[in-house]
Amino acid sequence: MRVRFAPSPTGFQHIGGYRTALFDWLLARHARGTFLLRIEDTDIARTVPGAVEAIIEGFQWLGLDWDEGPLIGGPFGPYFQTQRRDIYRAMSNQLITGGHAYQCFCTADRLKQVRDEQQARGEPPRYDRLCRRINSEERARRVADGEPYVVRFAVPTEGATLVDDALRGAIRFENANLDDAVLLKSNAYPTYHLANVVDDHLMRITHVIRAEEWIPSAPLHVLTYAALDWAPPVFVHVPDVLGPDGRKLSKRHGAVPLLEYRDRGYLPEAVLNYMALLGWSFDDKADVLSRDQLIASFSLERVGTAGARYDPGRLLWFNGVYIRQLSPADLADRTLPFLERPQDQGGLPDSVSRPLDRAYAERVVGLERERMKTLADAAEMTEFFFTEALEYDPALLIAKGMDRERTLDGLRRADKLLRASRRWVAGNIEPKLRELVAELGLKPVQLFTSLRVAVTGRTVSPPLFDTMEVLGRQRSLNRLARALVLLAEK
RNA sequence: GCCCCCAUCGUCUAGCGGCCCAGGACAUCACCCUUUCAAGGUGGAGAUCGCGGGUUCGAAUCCCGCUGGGGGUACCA
Repeated sequence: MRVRFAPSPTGFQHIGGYRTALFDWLLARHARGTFLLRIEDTDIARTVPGAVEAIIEGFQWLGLDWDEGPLIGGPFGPYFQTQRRDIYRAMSNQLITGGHAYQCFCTADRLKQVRDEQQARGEPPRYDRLCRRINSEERARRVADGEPYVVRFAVPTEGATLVDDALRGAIRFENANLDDAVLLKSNAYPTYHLANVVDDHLMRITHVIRAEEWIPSAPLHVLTYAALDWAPPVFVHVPDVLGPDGRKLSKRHGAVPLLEYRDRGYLPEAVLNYMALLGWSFDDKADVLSRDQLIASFSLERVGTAGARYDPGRLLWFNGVYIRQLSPADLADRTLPFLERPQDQGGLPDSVSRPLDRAYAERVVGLERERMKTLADAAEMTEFFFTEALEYDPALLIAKGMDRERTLDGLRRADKLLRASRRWVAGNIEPKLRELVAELGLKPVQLFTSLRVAVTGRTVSPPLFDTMEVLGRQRSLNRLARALVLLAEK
């Protein structure tokens, strides 16, 4: 089995594009076949510099490796269509010779005019085949004269073409409804229709997996394979990924470049897992599936036919799941860059000196692991572990059902007790403070809230005693002392 | 307009004629756990399986029509 993903470098790829690529990859890996990448860069006007690099970076980030293609080459290269122009030209000539294609000299202006007239008459806009009727002498003369032309496919005018789709069965198209599509542009670059068919055949592709938007042009491709006397591959038109509005995900309807998920602190394994479930399912119970499980269980039979809406909330949930599965060391490795980036890019305050202490950061991040939804959350959540001064409203020190005097008393007693404590670990601090709570006749929350605010400057934090342990004796006691001052002044 | 695809809780989906007055997950609500927030646990609400006809002893599952949504209709892919 040989499968390919063939992106066009005309912009960034979003979740939808990579989801289709993922299906390609999973199918190939499941079957221990070959997965290759081919760059369809034939639209030179729309080609965006850097787009190829970005696409490749996305594959690398997701961990989708390819066996042939950019960077590594392969036995059926080149894998950039702009480097295969001689091949397309030869095939185009072969089609012309065989009577399956013809030169068309119509100008863009005339084409537009024809279309406008057809539309005015309520007819489907299609090429009127004027040049298909030109006799061979005139055609040869005009070509020899250097008149610009495109090459069009001469679609049969009668009968029907069947597209056999692996997911949907046979789809029937009346040939009378088909258009004489352009195969070779006047600049001698091929269109998708020619290049795709030629390359898929030459590269021995067995399964063409592409988005359902290609169904309407599939009969043309089937016809082209036949005209070249080639056996067509298995066609698999997978459902689209839809935006929140129910329309096909697109750049201008909120779609985001895949790599932006990386920059927003998403884990590639989470994105991968989420994408796999967009149009494919395993069974009625499992959703958290590792890369290996995905490969082992993927099959075309379980790919659906209906478009799947992109749900950011579900992706976020997956991300949390995968973050919680990380070891503290691994999580720290991945989170450090997010913490260390500049403050205006979402990192810790610039007053915190970089690089961070690796061991300390690992302990901090370990405490926040089950609260983090993205790696980017870490900076805001852990800030108080890294800064010196805490800014907070002293009123927060007074817990519900408490007053200033009792809070002051509780914190003073805690302070005294903590200063006397020898081993600064949660397991030692906690029982002492709990004894104090009982002695004062308070509820745990009444004292601990005050301590939490004193030590972290906020009402929400990881478990208090672990937090104090990581923060360390000195820093914790300093902050407690400062809280006592603030409260006394209040 | 014409051609094509699709249709189960808000969302992703299970279901391929009887096990389904429809199961799971996300989101949501409540409760439990609990030093806060999470995480976790339990439970609830949420889909007359888009609608109408058939076929069948029996249909979410098969067929037809309708409606709705989407895609295509470029010398873009």
